Amino acid sequence: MTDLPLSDILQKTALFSGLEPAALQAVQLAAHTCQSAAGSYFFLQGDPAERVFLLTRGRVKLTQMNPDGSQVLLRAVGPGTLFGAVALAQGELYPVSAESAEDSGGVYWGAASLQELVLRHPQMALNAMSLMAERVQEFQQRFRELATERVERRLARALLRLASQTGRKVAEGVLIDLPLTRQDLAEMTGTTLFTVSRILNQWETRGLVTLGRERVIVRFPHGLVAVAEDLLPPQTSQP
Amino acid sequence: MTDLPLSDILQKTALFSGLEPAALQAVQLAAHTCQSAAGSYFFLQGDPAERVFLLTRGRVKLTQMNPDGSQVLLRAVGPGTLFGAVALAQGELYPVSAESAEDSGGVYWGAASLQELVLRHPQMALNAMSLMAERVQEFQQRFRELATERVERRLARALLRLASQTGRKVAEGVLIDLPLTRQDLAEMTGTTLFTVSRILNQWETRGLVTLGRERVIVRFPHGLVAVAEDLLPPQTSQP
DNA sequence: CGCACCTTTGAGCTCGGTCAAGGGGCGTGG
DNA sequence: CCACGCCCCTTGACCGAGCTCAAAGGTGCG
Repeated sequence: MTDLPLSDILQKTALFSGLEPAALQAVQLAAHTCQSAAGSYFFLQGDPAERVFLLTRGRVKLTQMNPDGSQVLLRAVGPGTLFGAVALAQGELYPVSAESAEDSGGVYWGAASLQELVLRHPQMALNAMSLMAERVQEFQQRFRELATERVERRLARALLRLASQTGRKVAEGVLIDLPLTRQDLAEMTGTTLFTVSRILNQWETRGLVTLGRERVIVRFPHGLVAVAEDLLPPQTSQP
Repeated sequence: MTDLPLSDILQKTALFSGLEPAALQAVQLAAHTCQSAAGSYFFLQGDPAERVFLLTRGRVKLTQMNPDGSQVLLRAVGPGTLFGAVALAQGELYPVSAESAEDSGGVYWGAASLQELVLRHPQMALNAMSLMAERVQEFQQRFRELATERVERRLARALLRLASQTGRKVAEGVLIDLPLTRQDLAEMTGTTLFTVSRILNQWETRGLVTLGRERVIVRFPHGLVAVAEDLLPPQTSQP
């Protein structure tokens, strides 16, 4: 899936959909390729936002730090995903850090040249606005969830979202195909690794998931949906 | 502040900044005016997003409902603010409801005509992307706050944000110039009206704020900043 | 095979949610 | 102008979900 020619990848990217071939080619000409080994960063929170990235291979975690050192994991993305789009606005700093969860590759555009492309091909502007509108909605919704729902439900939702975004079908179910520690899951759902561990193990005994080191396999999504949606008494842990 | 001619208001709106006069005039020609009495809605969550609004008078609360009936207050906005911008993306439903907190007036554009204006005047596209990038950042940050900080700190931040956005200088300090119940504040910060009431009263005895029915006056912003930022032992309530 | 890091599990505690009761401001109608 | 009633707000008591801290397993890599 990484061996496709760049032009094919671009064509499938929401930001560039509906562009005429000449525009696509201009986009491609302005693109630079880049690599990032597992554990290293495409950019750091606070860096001037000068590039917009498109991931072509690997996995990237987008995290935001607190002044006090704790952090949250805002998104975990796979190939075909655009990130760092904040650089489309001028004069911003990256609000997050982009860390490779595995060896990754991507292409990027300089902010100025992408802005120029937007000015020249306004269809891209509409695409970009759709993308960002979607992003705003996602975070508004997650904000609401965090404000009003308990941990168990948020974790169920997070797993379902991950399974649908970066899931890979395996024998036992849907493997979340990126190395995710309990700590990472805690940072995505606004809780602690201890609570995540407890809930996951509870679910494992119920047959909903299979656990491993930095691995979760969702065996029975329907059960998670039941937890996420409503039914089902909040279910305290009792030995 | 509501008696300015529309053209002046448009000129000051971020979305239209940097447009040449002809473009501004086209924008103005496409605008429709509208009114909304206190307690009524510009639009409801789930309605097809067909209009983008610019508030010219009054106050509007943007809220999102849970399936279970509880809700969160995502933004409280005043004159000059654009809302419903999700309509710039095609085929979306409004993810929030927009309720007038007092008698309000605004102008709106149909989604299609605004999209057309964007296509014709790409500077607007860049402006729109800046706006939405800012919005994404705001919610990412609030998500992080909600995930990692305790209520007291979140409430302090919320008050400071409100004071700077919709604050009005009065004798005793900065009045948050919109009728906000304790419940509203709770919905903004992801807590309950009881906790908000307790914390505010604690602050009042410390001289940080002055309270009234649906009113908060910030007397000593610096003290709130101290609560919001770090220092200062978490301070449990003790009679 | 040893070290680093991830994970599990237990015990205790606390922040803040829940529920109940009552006080008080403000508009409305008599 | 007063009285009623609605809603907003306060305060107390209780308690429980989930955080904190500590101590051991596991697991994989060098």
